[in-house]
Amino acid sequence: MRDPRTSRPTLETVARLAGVSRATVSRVVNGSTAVTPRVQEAVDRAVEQLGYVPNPAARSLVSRRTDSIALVVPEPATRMFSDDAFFPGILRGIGQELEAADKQLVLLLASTPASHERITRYLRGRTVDGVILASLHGADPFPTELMAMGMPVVTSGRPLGRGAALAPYIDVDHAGGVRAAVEHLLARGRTRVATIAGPQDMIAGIERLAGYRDAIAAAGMRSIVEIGDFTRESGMAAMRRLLDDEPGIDAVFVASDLMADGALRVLRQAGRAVPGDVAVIGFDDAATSRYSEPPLTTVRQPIHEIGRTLAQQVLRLAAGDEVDDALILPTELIVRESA
Amino acid sequence: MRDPRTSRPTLETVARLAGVSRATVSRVVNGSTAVTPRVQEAVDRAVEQLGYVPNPAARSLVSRRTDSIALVVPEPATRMFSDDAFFPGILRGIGQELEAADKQLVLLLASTPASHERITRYLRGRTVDGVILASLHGADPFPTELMAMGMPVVTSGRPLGRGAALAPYIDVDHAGGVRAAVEHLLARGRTRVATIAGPQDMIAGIERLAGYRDAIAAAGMRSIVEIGDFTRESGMAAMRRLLDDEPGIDAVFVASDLMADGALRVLRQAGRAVPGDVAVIGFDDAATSRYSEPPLTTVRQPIHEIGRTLAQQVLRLAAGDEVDDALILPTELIVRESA
DNA sequence: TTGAAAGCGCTAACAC
DNA sequence: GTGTTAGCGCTTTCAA
Repeated sequence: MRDPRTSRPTLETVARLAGVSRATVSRVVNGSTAVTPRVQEAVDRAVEQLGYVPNPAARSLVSRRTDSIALVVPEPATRMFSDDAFFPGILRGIGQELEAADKQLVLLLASTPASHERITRYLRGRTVDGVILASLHGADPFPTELMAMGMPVVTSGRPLGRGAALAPYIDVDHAGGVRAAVEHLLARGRTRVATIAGPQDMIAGIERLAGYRDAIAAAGMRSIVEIGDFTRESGMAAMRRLLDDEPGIDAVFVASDLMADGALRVLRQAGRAVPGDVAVIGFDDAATSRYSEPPLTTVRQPIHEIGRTLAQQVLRLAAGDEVDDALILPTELIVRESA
Repeated sequence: MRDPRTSRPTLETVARLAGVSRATVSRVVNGSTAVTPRVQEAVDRAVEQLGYVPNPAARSLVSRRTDSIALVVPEPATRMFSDDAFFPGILRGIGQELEAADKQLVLLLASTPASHERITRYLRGRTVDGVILASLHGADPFPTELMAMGMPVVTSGRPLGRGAALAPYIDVDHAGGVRAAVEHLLARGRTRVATIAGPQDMIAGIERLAGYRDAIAAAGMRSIVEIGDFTRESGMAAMRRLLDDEPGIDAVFVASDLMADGALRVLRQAGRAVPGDVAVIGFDDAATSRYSEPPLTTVRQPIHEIGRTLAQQVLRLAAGDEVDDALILPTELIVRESA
């Protein structure tokens, strides 16, 4: 008496019902071409009738594939979790591609140093075919560690390791977007353009600041820089410092919309009209940017594309193919009322 | 010549090095007590030396455990993805508990009807020990299907199925929170209290509206209801209708902060002072609520707790224990300037 | 307390 | 084109 809850049909069961061997059933189930249509049909019928679903553990044990990909997210991921749309967007992009490839997504949240170790351990078990690393901070050892153990890895954003073997990465053209923003400001006649930059241990923070410096230098102007950490609060604090130290500024490029929203509030409190007195441009095209006061001119990055591309690349790597060391997706200036 | 990338040490390898049998190594690795300290040490040393990590597929094949839990999220999950903090918050709560239990999280995004089927199929493969269902819409057949196949299931929010076997669920005290909000309004002398409700095919939408109706009825007042879908835009549209149809209102309870933010904008545009002319209370305590104009009085739900509790319950279920049919977590009124 | 041995359900040579 | 067979690495009786 088999309890359907605990004892599911196996290849053997299907084989008997279809009157063929296990191997043949396996071939049909795995879509091998070398099977007579008649037999194929018989097997399909038996599979259908029994509600057969392959046991992934057994399959994985012998095939050494797991058909799943891990996404590792450092939990205090300011960027991931502060921008309201970033994380869900990336996730949906990844999900879409993995679904198309019939792979599963294993989410690994790394909160503490202890979880870092736990994750490494888990990945050593080879329970996934590849790893996507998101939102790295500083010179995170993760990519190098994983590559050392032969694990296919792709990172979101250029890894900051120096010297170590770098994992292939996907990123957006931060600097290009910022240049477009600053040039827009300059073209409209702004002459004292400051920036509120992001944290300098994250590639997004670094590159956006670099883009600003480039554009300012190219215009023969002076850089005016305050650093925030991508949160609204830090944007407010930075804007206050800017107003104190450089009251003459007439424009500011802010490295994230959340910080820009904070900056907007401070400017309002300080009685500076935006964009009349001070023009403001943000980065991210976060939902909040459309509803700030005034609506924020910002730089949009193709979030969904980033997710899709990340997934495509790991899958390629996991399949043993070569991939580009770097893939840079374009950004786009979205002009609204604030500049 | 073994390539360390492809051929990892097995129980056998460890056993030979430690001079014991595979069974003994297995016992040590799985923390069995019935092993001599001397032997235990020898095995631990061998494990350490070889960097042995058990092969989960092999383990799962025989033990029939997978040590992983699935989180199923319907992708057009308005609530999950519109409130900036909800999804990440739940995720962190779940992640924390699973980490403590050394389980993995498999994320299943259900975008289309096709993915619904794919997910069912996947879960039939018993690749996870339990399932958490998030943000169901309408009478979603998922919980019943999963329970029918003997899968441990817990849902976030009371399932809306009628008659069918209901999965145990975790939810917050929506109605209680709303009652507190409406009573706060009434206590401050408001006499025409309207509501902008959420979608009526989601439990959060339904219960929050029910709480409003209760409180209004208890006060012997008339319900004034507009329906939104939890997005800012729908909140704006609903507020406009309210202003048109019931210009005399002096307060409105809005079923989500995002909608409330929209309502605030419309009120501002209409020249109605908040809270002077119209008091506004939201729900969710979303990040945006602290920064709206004016800051929003709202109902806070313990998001992180929800996540943790969801995880705790599936784990319990997966371990074969009984769990409560329903767990309702408290909500709390957060008073800010808008009411 | 420890070891030997029997599988878990599947894939992949290899033979026919 | 199809079947036979040998494991994949592990847990778990059952004996000793």
